[in-house]
Amino acid sequence: MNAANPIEKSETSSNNPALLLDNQLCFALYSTSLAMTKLYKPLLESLGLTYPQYLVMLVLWERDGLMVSELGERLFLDSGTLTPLLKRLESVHLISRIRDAHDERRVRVILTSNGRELKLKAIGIPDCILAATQCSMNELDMLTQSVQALRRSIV
Amino acid sequence: MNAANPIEKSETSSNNPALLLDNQLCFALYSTSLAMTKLYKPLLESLGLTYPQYLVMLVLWERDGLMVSELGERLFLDSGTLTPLLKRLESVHLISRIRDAHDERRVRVILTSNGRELKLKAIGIPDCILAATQCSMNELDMLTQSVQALRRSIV
DNA sequence: ATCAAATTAATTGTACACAATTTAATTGCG
DNA sequence: CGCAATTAAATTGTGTACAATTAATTTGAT
Repeated sequence: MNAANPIEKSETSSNNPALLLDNQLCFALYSTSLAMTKLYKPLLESLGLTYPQYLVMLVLWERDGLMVSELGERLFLDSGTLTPLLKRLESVHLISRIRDAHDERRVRVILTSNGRELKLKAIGIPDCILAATQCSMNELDMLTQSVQALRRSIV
Repeated sequence: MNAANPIEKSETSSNNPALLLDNQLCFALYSTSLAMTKLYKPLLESLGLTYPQYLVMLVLWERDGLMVSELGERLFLDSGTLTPLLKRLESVHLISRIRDAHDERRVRVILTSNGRELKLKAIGIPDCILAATQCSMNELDMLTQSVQALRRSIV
């Protein structure tokens, strides 16, 4: 290749480093997120929850009685994802969906007593996940902060 | 609450910090991965690709002619995900799927000339994404390394 | 008071993810 | 050689994601 003409070898035939899979932050996030979800799977199976359902329960355990839209803002999900998911949680009696009397457009999501009690079974999960990662709590907390900062810079 | 009896306030009624949504690394990864994918969406639409399809193309642009199983190892995806995705890429003439003559169980995935040429249109994407994040390339590279290290520790 | 604009969920249609199963082909052991 | 075990991809069924649309309700400007 001629150093005087760096364009001679086109970007197509070269392996542009920016297009290499292992240099892609998005793929790192994507594949690691899926891998983490698989770590949760056996733990959540004993609660009868999928991972997105678990996220909804986490939000409701923090603050019960949110509207679907508030749940969506918290989880960055829309009604197209949440409506069927919430119907499944309702069908297994973990939540109730109640149309608001003052504004019939809105639906309030309430934990049933089953739903509240399920939190007891979830308490051990974070420690199991921490152990499975073989990382220190501090390492994981730092990474959580960095990833959240990235999210804030793009949403 | 009685300091002599720290069990009095149960973990259920308290907000166990480990169960708070914003302390969950997995949720940070999950929500940030989805947010990043939405960043790519308008860019990829002009190439006629979804994000997972783009990942397959990145792998093939690095090394053409991989088997479905090799693509799956690279992307951490199985044939249940890849087979229909590859059929869609084949239907728009970006790849060919060719059953291996020496081992009829295997299917080799080959870029068409269209598929090879599409790389030209993808070259600008990484810079667009970098600009959208408002982060330095170095910051993002460090984060990529950390997230990959986490993935390696759990898969 | 009225009605257009806005808001909230639900619905529709497409495309993943992935566990579990099936089908087809290949390997390797006795 | 013969056939059980293994391997590779495809298939099936469930559950997300999400854009786009729809339906129902509420708001707000006149």
